[in-house]
Amino acid sequence: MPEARTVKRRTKSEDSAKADQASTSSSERPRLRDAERTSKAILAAATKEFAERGYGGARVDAIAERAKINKRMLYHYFGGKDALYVAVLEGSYIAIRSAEARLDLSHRSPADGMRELVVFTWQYFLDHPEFLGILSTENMHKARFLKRSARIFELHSPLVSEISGLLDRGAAAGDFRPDCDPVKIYMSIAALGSFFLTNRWTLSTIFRRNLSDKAEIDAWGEHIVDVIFAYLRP
Amino acid sequence: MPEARTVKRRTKSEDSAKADQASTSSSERPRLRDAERTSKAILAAATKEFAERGYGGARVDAIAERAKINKRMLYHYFGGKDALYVAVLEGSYIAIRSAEARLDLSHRSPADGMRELVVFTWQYFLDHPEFLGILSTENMHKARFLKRSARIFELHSPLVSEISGLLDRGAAAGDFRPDCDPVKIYMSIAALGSFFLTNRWTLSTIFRRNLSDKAEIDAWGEHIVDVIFAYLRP
Amino acid sequence: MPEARTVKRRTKSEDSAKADQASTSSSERPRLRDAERTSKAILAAATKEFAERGYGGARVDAIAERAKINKRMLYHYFGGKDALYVAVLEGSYIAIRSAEARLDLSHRSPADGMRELVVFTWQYFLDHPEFLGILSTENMHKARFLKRSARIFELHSPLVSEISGLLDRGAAAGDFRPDCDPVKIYMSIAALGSFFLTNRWTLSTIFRRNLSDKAEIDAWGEHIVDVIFAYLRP
Amino acid sequence: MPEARTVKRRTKSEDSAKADQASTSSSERPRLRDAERTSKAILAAATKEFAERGYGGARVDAIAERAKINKRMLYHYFGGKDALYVAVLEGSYIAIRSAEARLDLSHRSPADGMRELVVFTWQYFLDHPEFLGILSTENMHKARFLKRSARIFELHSPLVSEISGLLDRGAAAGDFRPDCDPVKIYMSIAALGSFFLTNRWTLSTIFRRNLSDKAEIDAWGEHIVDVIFAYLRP
DNA sequence: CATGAATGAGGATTCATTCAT
DNA sequence: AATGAATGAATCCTCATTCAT
Repeated sequence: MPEARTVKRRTKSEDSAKADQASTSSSERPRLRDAERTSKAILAAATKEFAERGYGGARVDAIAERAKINKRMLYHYFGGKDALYVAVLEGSYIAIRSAEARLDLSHRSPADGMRELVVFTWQYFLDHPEFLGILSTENMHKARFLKRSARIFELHSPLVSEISGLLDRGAAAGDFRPDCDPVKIYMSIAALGSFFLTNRWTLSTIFRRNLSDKAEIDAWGEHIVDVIFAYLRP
Repeated sequence: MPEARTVKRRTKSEDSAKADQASTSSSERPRLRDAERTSKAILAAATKEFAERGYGGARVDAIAERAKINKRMLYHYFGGKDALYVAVLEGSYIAIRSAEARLDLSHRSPADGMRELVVFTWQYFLDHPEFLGILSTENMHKARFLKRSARIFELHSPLVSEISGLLDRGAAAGDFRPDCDPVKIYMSIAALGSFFLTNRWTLSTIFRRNLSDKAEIDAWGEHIVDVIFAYLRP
Repeated sequence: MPEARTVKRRTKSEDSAKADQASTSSSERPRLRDAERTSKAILAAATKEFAERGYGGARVDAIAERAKINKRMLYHYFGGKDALYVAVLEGSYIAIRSAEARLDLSHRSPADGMRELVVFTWQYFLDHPEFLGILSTENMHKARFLKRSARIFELHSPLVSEISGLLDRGAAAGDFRPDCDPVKIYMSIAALGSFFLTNRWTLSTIFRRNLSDKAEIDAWGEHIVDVIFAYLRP
Repeated sequence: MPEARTVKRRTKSEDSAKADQASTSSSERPRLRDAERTSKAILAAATKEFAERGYGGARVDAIAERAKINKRMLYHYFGGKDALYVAVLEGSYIAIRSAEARLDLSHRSPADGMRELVVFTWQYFLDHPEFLGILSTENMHKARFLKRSARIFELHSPLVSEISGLLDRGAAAGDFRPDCDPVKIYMSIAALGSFFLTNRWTLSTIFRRNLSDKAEIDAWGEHIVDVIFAYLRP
């Protein structure tokens, strides 16, 4: 009952990447007393664990073991399983939106920009299976944890604006049909990509067709482009 | 879907059971064919519980309570959590495929048949949220349990044939583009429907738009039809 | 299922084996499947543990061990440490008030009745050190748990009435001073008895005088009577 | 009461220390004699924490936070939780005995002196709830820690002598009954005061009467005087 | 003197499953 | 057929204390 908990979050400095580099290059020392490194290791391990097993299935012990840290540290840095999960969730969204932001779609032709967005999204999903796993878990909980995050909406408005710009320019140029809803477009792209990857296990079984094969994956990537462009066709 | 269960344990004459009960039920309990009733109640309860909480999150106690049966019965009829989950999984697939089979798409025009399939699928997903929940859970486990089920492929080949027929007739009539993969078409339909419903919780949060509103849901249903028909357009 | 747990706990087989031996060899049958017995054993064990160590210091494991039951049962019957503590608390009050109720003070002379009450209280405190321990703990928590108990006041009004009757009859007979507050009288009796017993450990140390000696204890019992009667003297 | 600590670590001239600090504190930290200040802060914080939560319930982290010091300092100055607790315990006794020593009862009439002692004790208990809390905790542990303290008896003999003197003078003057045991008298005073204050939480609940009200508290103070003087009456 | 990271040994609670009736 | 008691192995979390800087 005497909850004098002092959940402190790390102030991550800009040199983090640099520090990581340094640590990995320095011949695998145990590197004790490195708050940032520990904190990151926990977050990375937790992301994997939560993505693979879901919130309920994830084990705090397993996260600690994956991160090669003492379990106690996890509580020290994040306060508990819940808070760690929220950190993972936010981190996952920030990561994809940050990568997206680097696309700079506005200096391309609408068609090229759209293709880039679709391809990027598909590739990101492929490269970051944890992201889809986290989303799946979070939705099973009806976004219970995500709702706690205040800044999540701000994180996404640039994306909508960007797509909106593409659609407007495409419509003006006669490349795209007019009056498309940018959110619907994004959701369609995400739906086609996400569904294939997250559901390929049951789909492979029921259709007796190994959807994890490179050929199948590549074909589906093209299929998404086809579907989206067919829909956008004026 | 529980009614479609084929593997029944203990299929002794139901009448005799009824007779047995007749004496005891004279007081207050309206127990008719307890064995089957109990078994069905367990399956229905388990389907909800597994869908809502995932395999790991589901609680045997909770299932027993939902089913209003003694927990021991669950072990009696199904053997354990694993086996019960497999029964739920199979039952879920059998249910949707059975409903689909009742569509009789082959006697309609290709366009009408396709529209019917899309609308049916969307409506089925809407009406049976447990189905999507079960799939989500099963995929998180990489279809580990589904693979155990021998007859699951046979269950799905009629669906593929049916769509194949539609596509062929549509292509022949010049309504659809030629050489469409029926599995890809089905997966696209399912992707657009499933993604919206299972992911609407996070999507509503990040886009600050309540996707559980009837208007949004209806609009998305039409969107799926639009997308699929745009893609099929020759 | 996903539980490919690697973190294993040390399986201490020796203690359990020893415990098993003890229970079976001591001619008392293990007495399985006896809900009431188990429940009572837990309550008795918990009363001792909470009294000796306080709420925070009490160990659920220790209670289970004292009661010779599986720890899980404790949760089955009482729900948790909190609820078990509340049960102990209520049980303690019910026990003393029930014993008091058997005194039947109203058919004695006021002086005899009062003496009987004082002696009984002192003796009860002596015989039931757990009661004082529980009270001490509960007061350290500012009666946080007791406040939850609805029926605790009703339990005590008979006591107040009884003392009130004694005081009135004594005042009428000229034995006692008039206008005594029955609650103050009871509190004085309890104070003198309780303080000696609960604080005798520090008192023995600071005054270098073993207050746990029978002679000291007996003398204090008489002292309480003296003090109370001196106060009641008209 | 920490200010009453006689055993001071590092008692160097305070002025010089202040001067020393003046130069260093020029930046931001107002550190005056950090060693002593820190040590006192820890002791004060620990006293509160132990009194409120008991030994087992007290948290080293909480003490560090209350004292606004680094947890490590606590180990530096006191060695550990046990030793800190003992320091708190001794400090508490020293504080009350020191205050008592300032009463100078021997130059008053026996009745006045006794009244003064009773009133002082009651007021001290009221003003220093931590003292009672510490005693309560220590007694729950059967004075395990207090026994370690060598000088605790010497601390109390003056008190006994003082009361003894009062009783003798009172008996000689015919104000008090003869042959009173000074320890019993002191224990009676303490019992009535301590019991009311420490047990008022449960008492308020069972008698449905708010004993923390000023009126009730004042009344009880008078009641103690009444009881003690009634008992002393020859 | 001071700091905050790190840790191992518990501590309460929960869970799927089996046993006795 | 049905029930509820019983259980051991986890599972999340906490704590006093030590270590490296």
